[in-house]
Amino acid sequence: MPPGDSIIKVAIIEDQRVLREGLAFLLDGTEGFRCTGSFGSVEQALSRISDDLPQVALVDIGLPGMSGIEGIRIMKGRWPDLLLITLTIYEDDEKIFDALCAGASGYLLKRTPPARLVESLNEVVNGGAPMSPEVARRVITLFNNVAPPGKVDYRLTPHEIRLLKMLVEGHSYKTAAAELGSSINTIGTHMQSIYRKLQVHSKSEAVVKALRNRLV
Amino acid sequence: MPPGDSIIKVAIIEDQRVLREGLAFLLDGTEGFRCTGSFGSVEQALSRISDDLPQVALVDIGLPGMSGIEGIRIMKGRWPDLLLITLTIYEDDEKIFDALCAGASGYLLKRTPPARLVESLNEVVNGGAPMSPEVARRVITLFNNVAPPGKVDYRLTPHEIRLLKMLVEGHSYKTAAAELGSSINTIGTHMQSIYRKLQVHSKSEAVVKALRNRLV
DNA sequence: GCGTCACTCACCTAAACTGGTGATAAAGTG
DNA sequence: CACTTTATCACCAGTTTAGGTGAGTGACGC
Repeated sequence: MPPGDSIIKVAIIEDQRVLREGLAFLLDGTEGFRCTGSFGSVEQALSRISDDLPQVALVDIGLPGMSGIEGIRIMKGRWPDLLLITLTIYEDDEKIFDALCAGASGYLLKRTPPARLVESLNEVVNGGAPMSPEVARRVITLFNNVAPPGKVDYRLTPHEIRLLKMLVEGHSYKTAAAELGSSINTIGTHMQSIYRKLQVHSKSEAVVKALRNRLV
Repeated sequence: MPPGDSIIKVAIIEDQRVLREGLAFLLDGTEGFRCTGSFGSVEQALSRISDDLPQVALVDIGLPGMSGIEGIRIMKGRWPDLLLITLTIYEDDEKIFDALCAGASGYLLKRTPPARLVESLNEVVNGGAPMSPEVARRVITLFNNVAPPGKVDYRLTPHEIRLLKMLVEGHSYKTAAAELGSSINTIGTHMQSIYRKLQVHSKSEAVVKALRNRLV
């Protein structure tokens, strides 16, 4: 199954003994794979994984001591070629986002069947990025939210956009007026115009809409 | 193969006649699938796809006339439940990013083998997000790059986070107080606490910091 | 029993919001 | 051409909302 080169070496970082040993057993019993180490914590892994450095490490997130995400960040820094795959029960956006940002090359849920797990290990060493379907959908949804469909044109004047930017940067009416060289009352009028165009009714709402719609 | 419900209806938007007809032939010849239409351009698809609206559309990017990415944006806006999968030769970051932002639920390369293509269609209607391995890796790499997650812990209490969320949603002190069942004055004090922890001095600044640091 | 923390409230000041008015210049109309 | 319309920027006064300070209670840990 491994294309050309011999054997895929894999390490496991997982605190539940049963699962950890089960995974090691699975890998050692599968043609083309070998488990080079199984560790109950990131700390253990950091001190002993380099005894026989694998190509891939399966990393749980909810670990005692240092979290798997922190572990991924450290290991990716120390061994840049080591491929890290999270194997976890968490499927919320935040964990997924943090793990991928920390340097994970894949994100699998623990309910992944063994056959698919083995397939995923093959995939990752061949330049892929295995993700459980639910995770993949969430990753893509993150993108969908980044750019709301067909950005709307609120027809703000340049002056209004400049003022809006200043509000986002934390200015009050007073400081904005000083910087723009006009009176507080004038700022108020411009704000009214901005509120009307953005269909909001407060400075905070305007700021939220400006950030979410990339107006600034 | 389709779990529970009967048949997966698929449309094809692809300008090369051979590939378009080949795909239609493949789908109609596969148990559980039916091709509801095959179109040579986005313009054609827009005018006729709703004659028999499918669950999924396979969309090429490099089309004559309107690009597939623009088509995805329009179709996603017009039929939000329609699942759109790009089927293209392009595997550069920009195309991938734009397609996903436009509303694609999957991104496949044209060299995807037919069996995998059929599998992907199943995956997408079951809430997944099929991507060719190379594409998945690039998507994940995008995350790795936008990575400096300064991830500070501001130690906000759950109550404070809830209040902060309400501000982002546009609440005033008054409406927030009503919804949280406390007085305006109490809200004011909580805000002071939030300001101290976030090191800001106004509602708008707090909202900006909350959005930028993904606190909400 | 002492300190810390989360939550509560009242009071007063500062800032933001609303409605009304007007000047100017560019674009469209008889 | 003169006339209206529209868009932009400007100002004030009055009301509403937000911000700053001080103070109190109950829960938890040491």
